Amino acid sequence: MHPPRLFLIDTFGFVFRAYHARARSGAPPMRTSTGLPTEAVYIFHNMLRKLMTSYKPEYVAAVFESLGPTFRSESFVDYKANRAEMPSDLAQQVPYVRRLLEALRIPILEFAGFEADDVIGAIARRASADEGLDVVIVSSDKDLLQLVDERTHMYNPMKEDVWYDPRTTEEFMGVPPSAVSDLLALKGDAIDNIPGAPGIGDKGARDLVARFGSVEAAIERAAEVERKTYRESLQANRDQILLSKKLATVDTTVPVDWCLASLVAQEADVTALRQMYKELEFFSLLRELKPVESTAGKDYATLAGPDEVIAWVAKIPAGALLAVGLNSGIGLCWQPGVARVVPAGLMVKVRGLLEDASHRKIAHDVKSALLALEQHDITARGFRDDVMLYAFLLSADPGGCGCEVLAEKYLDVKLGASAEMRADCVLALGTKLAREVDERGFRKLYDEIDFPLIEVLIAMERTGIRIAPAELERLSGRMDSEMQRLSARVHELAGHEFNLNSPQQLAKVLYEELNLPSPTKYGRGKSMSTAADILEALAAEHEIARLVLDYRQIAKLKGTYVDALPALIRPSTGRVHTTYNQAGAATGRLSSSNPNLQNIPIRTELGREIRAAFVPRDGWQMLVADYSQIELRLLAHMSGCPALLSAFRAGEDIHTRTAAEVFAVPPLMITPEMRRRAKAVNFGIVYGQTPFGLASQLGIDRKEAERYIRNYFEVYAGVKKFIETTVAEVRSTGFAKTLFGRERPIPDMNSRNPNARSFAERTAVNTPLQGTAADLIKIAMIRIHRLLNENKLRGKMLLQVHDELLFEAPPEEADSLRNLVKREMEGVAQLHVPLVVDVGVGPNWRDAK
DNA sequence: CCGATATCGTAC
DNA sequence: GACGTACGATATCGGT
Repeated sequence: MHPPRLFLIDTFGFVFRAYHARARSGAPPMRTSTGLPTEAVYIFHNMLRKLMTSYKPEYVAAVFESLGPTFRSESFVDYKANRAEMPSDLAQQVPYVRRLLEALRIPILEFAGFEADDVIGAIARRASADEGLDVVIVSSDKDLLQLVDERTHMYNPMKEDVWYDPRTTEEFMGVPPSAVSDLLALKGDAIDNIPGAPGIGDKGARDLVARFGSVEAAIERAAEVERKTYRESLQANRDQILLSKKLATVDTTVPVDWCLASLVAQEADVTALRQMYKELEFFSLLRELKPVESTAGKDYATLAGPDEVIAWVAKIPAGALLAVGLNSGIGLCWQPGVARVVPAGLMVKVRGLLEDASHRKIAHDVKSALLALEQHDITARGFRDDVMLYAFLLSADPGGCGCEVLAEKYLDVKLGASAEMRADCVLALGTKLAREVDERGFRKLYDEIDFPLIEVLIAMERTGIRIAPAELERLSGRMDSEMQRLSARVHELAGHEFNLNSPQQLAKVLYEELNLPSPTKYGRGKSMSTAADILEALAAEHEIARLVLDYRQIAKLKGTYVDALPALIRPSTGRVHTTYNQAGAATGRLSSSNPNLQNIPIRTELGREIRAAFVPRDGWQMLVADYSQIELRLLAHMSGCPALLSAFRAGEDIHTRTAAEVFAVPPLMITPEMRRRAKAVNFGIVYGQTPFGLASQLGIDRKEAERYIRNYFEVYAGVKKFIETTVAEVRSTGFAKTLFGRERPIPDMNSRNPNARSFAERTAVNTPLQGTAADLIKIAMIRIHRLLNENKLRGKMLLQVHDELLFEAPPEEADSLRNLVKREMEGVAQLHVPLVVDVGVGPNWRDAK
């Protein structure tokens, strides 16, 4: 979507900072065995790696300081005079910084007589004006904020993850980018030895510049300044201030000679990198590099110019299966062992190929590939095979579906980071895994659920969801003051201050200083636990426990949601866009991240305030549809247990019904407390709960919990039978299966470790229920998505939360959408019990009733 | 600085 | 040891 980006790295700024950050920390300096200092190179390396992998710039350059005299040192002899000579253990590392950049194939820009700031300024301006690029200045130097504009941002990868655009710059500096040099001219800069105006400091400078707009204006209208010291300083130091401004102003017109083509980001030179890592004894980095042998005999290369790309694309046969590996740039491969990289800057040259649906394509994680290509304005078509989804069907192991793991597992290849190698591996994996999927009988699942779901998820991720940041900011302020109050009181009770966020420090206060009873009975390892259930029990003992619980709740909600969500609003849409992972949960559920929108609070009143900040677009409505008790209904269906079947067929409240059965009283006699306990039993059954677990959950003794469970299994004997046969079957096959045939390996069913075995057995029972529910809602999503399109409805599916779907719709569609969604979700499969879906409509997620 | 691990807590 | 599936925040520790 965005134009190509050029990252300009303020090299020495970082090298100095890396060096000093370490020196200040007091830790012993990092050296090789021969005594060569290496920490600055190491930290700089990590910074570069983070930068390149997380932002994948199309163009990049590392700008170096000129060593000779510059106009600043000539116009002001003291300029930078305060800056000490480079310490020798830093100077020793400079050649390695250079070599590191060469090995990473990051172009170096250096022009005799010009400082890095000016070079950065000049190139930034010309790159955005002449080449239409977005520019990102990578620096920790506040001076450079003066270069920020709509198309030029600044980013400091070593500090907080903040991007400076004109708005955030003004927030941070107190003045807009255009006035940054005025600010510096007044307050001076000790490091560069810019004198500034004596007597005017940070605050004064900011106020004066904000008031008058520039130092020139401030000097001219100095008479208006009320404060005597400021007024006199402005009047007495006119020339010095103007010189300071000149020194502090980046000269964006310096005549530097550069060409964009030479700044195209490229793959690292792995051989050179390996050599460097060896010399500098970066052993952990060395281990990350792929072994030399693995590329032997392979024909891998990077296509250098537009002509090479065009020529290579022209040679791809019509019927070929094309593997696409995205990294920085795009790797393409249609013959085993032969692969090419198209640099990000040349991506347009393969657009035609990628958008042509008649070329069948394959990728690892097609959804990410499609979304990544969309960022380059490419609407890719023709993807039919997804290696990640194939692998997940074959072995539902979220940790084992990454491209690297698969290459190792199925091809016995150590996969490096390069895009061409990825593409080659994807092609090889695709052929192999597609055949296995057919052989193991997973083709239908792939064709009818997992693959078609991709486009549904893409649509949802692209649409995003609107949140009301103002509401959250208001909430944040309230929470702040409440946290202040609570922590002050806790510290008072403790008799001293400590970090309330540290369980370790809190445990010391509770169990050693205040001598509260420590929860030894919860197991040896957890004797010092400060978990909520422990504190809950301690609340009767001491006031502090309740205060900590309250503090924790607020801190959690504030840190995880209230403050985090507004920061994740994508500026281009004004909405929050999650990423769904189809291979993220072993049962076949989806998972959601960045942000996770599947764990938005609902339990507490304060939590629901957060949910209320999820709102539809103006004038529209939120529509929420959730399956009622889907896992227990599936338990009824799969077990065939008559008592459970009849409970659901009668449309009764299942927890009340269970309470009546377990406690042997008529439904009308059931108290809320009895229902609560029955509910815990029902949930416990689905999770394979033990008497101990149920007891600690309900705060009752183990005997009583045992009685509940015994009663339950007497009434629901079919459920007991189901659990037993399921465990037996999984023990013999090694796989748990959903109704639709999705499998999850459960390897520990015969483990000699009783813990591992019990865990496996609980998983064996839970997975068919949770996994079938996941299959059902996925099918419903696919059908609803199609119907929304076919009927040309404007309403959009926004989120899936395991048994719930969230939509936004214009008011006139609300009724029809409500009916459509309910019909499709309830009718997704014919079971031995009805599937029931509750639908609500309202002005926000919380209030959709 | 970085990454792994531990602990805690949110959802279904 | 003791209830299944996730993601993420913060603290802490050790490595580079």
